[in-house]
Amino acid sequence: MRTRKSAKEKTIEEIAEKIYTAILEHRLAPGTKLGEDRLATIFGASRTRIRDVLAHLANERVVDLIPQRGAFVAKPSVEEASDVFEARRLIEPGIIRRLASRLDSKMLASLREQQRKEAEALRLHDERAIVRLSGEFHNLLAELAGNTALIRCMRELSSLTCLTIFLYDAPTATSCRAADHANIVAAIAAKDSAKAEALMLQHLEAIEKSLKLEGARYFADLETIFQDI
Amino acid sequence: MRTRKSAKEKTIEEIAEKIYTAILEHRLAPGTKLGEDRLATIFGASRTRIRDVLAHLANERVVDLIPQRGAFVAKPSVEEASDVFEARRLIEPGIIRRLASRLDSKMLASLREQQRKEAEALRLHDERAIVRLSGEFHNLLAELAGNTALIRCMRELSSLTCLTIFLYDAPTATSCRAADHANIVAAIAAKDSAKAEALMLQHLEAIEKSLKLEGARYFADLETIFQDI
DNA sequence: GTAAAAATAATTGTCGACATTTCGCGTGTG
DNA sequence: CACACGCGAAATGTCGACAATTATTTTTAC
Repeated sequence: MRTRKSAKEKTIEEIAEKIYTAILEHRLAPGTKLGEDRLATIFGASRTRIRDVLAHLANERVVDLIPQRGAFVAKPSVEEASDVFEARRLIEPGIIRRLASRLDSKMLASLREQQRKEAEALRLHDERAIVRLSGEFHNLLAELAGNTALIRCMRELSSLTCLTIFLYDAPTATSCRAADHANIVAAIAAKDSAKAEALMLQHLEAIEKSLKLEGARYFADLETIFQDI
Repeated sequence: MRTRKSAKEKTIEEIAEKIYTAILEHRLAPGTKLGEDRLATIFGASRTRIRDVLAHLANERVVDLIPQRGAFVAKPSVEEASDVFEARRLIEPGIIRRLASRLDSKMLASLREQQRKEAEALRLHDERAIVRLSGEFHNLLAELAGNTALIRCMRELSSLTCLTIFLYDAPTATSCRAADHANIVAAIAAKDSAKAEALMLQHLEAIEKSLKLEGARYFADLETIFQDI
């Protein structure tokens, strides 16, 4: 009964977290306008607070903040999407290498727990949770690896990946990824860093190739296309 | 005569840029308190704007924003410092690879111009500009490489490196880096990506090794040390 | 004389209101 | 009938003031 009250949440971080997960679960579609007054009444907060929240989300790149226009759910372009994947191919093998070298039983338990959640979401066919948890898996790897700089990078990259999947992905691709995560965890648990890194690269390439980046371009960049003609 | 007026700057980005370079040039030492009222009167702006500026700088990790306490110039810990270097060793070779594969004459001209600035600062023994420009060099590589995600990562990493150098570096180490940059540019210009990547790794390792991470710990964490005793 | 405690001063967090800009709609004109 | 101009409404940017918390100083007790 406590958490049922959708309004009257207090902390800035609570509000930010709610909008954040709403975006990552595709309850808020990319491009959606996030009006300040509207959010203020919804969360029972003042516009000042909402403004802080939106600024925070903008810095995590899940919303675009356009001057004199307002805040919109981020809508990564095709170029940004492939940039994100390229960055992930650089960073994530390094994260895995670091994690494998300092893995302990506590970390392994975290990974198992994460896998349990993913399996549960998959069992329930909860598409929204599946994609969100899939991103959280990669964040968890970074957090367990323990490099603060890489943690921040990964958080941003996985958020953008999440948005990209909703924008450009064929819905069939979501299901085939669960096994990938399990294989990666197995290789990490076996301290076989090389194998885990290779699996991660395959995983990332598989996701990127499953995206329909060409066809979607027509709709996404419509205005910029005609800008040049 | 226009830019001489130190007060009455208008835009948020202008103010942020000024504080940003002041921090990167070590005019503001790590740990310095950045009071809102004070900055507001200095820049002739309202506290609301200064608040936005500080939030922006906090998201670039050059200031720490402590609740109910205010803003302070960031003071990277030893762990954060080595995390930053580890992240750079992952990312920067990738940036170079990408840059080398799409280098054109315009990009090369940018690199030459940057080298000219660095040489000039070195000639004038402008220590502050040397370190700042040294960081900008790495940012420029990322920008020319063109990956938006990596550009943001690099900007944060180079800022933190800049602060780390001021906190932990022996002053002798600043001079030996100019040649490193020239060699890297030469290898990139020759499209020898492998050599440029290797030089970059050596460069990063040389910087990290020149840091006095152990001794400095005594002074940096003095209060936290006695907290436990 | 020292140390704890209370009062004071200063700083940050929050709010509501005003100013400015943008967007939607209606009207007018060619 | 189509297009453009202009007006009105709504949203964002900015400010000053009040509330709440923290830091400092003074007072008081031992």
